[in-house]
Amino acid sequence: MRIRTIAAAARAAEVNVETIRFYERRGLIAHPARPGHGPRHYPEETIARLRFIREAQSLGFTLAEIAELLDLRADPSADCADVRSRAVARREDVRIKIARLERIGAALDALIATCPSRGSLGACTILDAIEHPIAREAAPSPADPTEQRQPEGVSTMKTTTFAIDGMHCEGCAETVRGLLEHEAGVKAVQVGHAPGSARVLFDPAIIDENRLTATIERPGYRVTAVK
Amino acid sequence: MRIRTIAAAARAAEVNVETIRFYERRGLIAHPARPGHGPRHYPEETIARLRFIREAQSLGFTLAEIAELLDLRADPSADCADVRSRAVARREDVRIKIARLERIGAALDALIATCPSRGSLGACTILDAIEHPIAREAAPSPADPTEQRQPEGVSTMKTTTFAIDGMHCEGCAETVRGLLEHEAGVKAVQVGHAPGSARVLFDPAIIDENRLTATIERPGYRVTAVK
DNA sequence: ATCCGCTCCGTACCATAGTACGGAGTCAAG
DNA sequence: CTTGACTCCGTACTATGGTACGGAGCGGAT
Repeated sequence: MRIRTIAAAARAAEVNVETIRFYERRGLIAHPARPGHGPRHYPEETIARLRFIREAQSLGFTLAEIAELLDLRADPSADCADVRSRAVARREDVRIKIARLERIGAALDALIATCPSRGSLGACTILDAIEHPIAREAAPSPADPTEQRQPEGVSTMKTTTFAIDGMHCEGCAETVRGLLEHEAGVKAVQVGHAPGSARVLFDPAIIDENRLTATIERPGYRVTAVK
Repeated sequence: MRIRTIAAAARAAEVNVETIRFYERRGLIAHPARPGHGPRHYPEETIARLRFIREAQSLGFTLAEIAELLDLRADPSADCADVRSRAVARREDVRIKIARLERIGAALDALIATCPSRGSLGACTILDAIEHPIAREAAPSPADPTEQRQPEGVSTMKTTTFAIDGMHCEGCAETVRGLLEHEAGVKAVQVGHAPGSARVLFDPAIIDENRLTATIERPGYRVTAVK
């Protein structure tokens, strides 16, 4: 149990010296008393605390949450359920973040899939789609979703949402997305499992809902609603 | 095409007045010339630009990336591939973020699963696990992953990874996780689909790999490797 | 005796995406 | 002719998690 100066403590806990000072200011770790005019030394307990902070951070806890956990740890009247509820809240937060990213990823996939990958920007489907958003899942439209706003220039296109049964995982959704994207006349596809649904932007002059339904049902899924 | 003051423009684009000023400072939108001493007015094009920014933001693009997209849009020599590559990069970024969050979620699940949910903190498995991390997936261990570092106090525990076939969706993974968690002697479980795998921390004095394999295969999955 | 490396401390700065505030001006209605 | 609503502009502040800088002091080696 050798005496550690701040630099040695930082090496031991694999953090930056400035980070230790920062945590001291934030009250996450104690600021050890200074022996006379010499350098402060950091006990093993502080190193453990630093490691705890690092570990909790890797689980996505914020410093504020970590401060709470550290307080709980030192509180003899604290209950294990207090800790658990924080972990559960964190888990829920992670779930929400993943869901949001998955929606973003699906939207990007749809954009990328429709891109011709070459040529001038006049016909860039990606910029086009950002300029004229088709469906805003975030902002609930006051109008009936059946009657999508049809921006000029894409007025011949049609958007339809299919409710799909039996499509429970991301892999299934990918399969359906791939099938739909390869149909002629399909311009953009968004597929989500949980609940199973596919939103398709297509040219009704080339393909129709019946053909799309057949495409979705080919691998064994069932379209339960078309809207 | 009525003339819009900043407040009207903000309402039209569904952003804050201060946000418009902020974007002007960042150079994302033009700062319209001021007619004499009267208020500036914002053309329809700026409203469209604001909507474009909002839309791109909802896809996760940062303001810096959006500035690039806006520049590309105005550049007659720009190619569609330039736009596409940015969308693809964004997609990749989203994929990485999801993967990281999924790792965090799995780790939290494992912690929550082992928690007795009541009692004093002396035996809090969650705090315990944060204090004594079992396996650092972030920091690649130099040792063979078979031989996990065994922190003191958990030395009787064993960690085994099962490769599982047929488990392709999150729902399946949940099923397996639930089954494993309810086996006596199992302390922590991490399950992932794509590729199907389960990492189980268990007490070899209570349960063994054969029992665990049987548990996983009960609903119809196949364990293809045990390590 | 002086330089190096380390420490201590306060303060400022980074990115990100805004939000808030305060003072001054303008315009229309009451 | 005052009040209220709006505008303009600069500056400061929010949260998050640090990083960097500069001056001062201290101990050991050269």
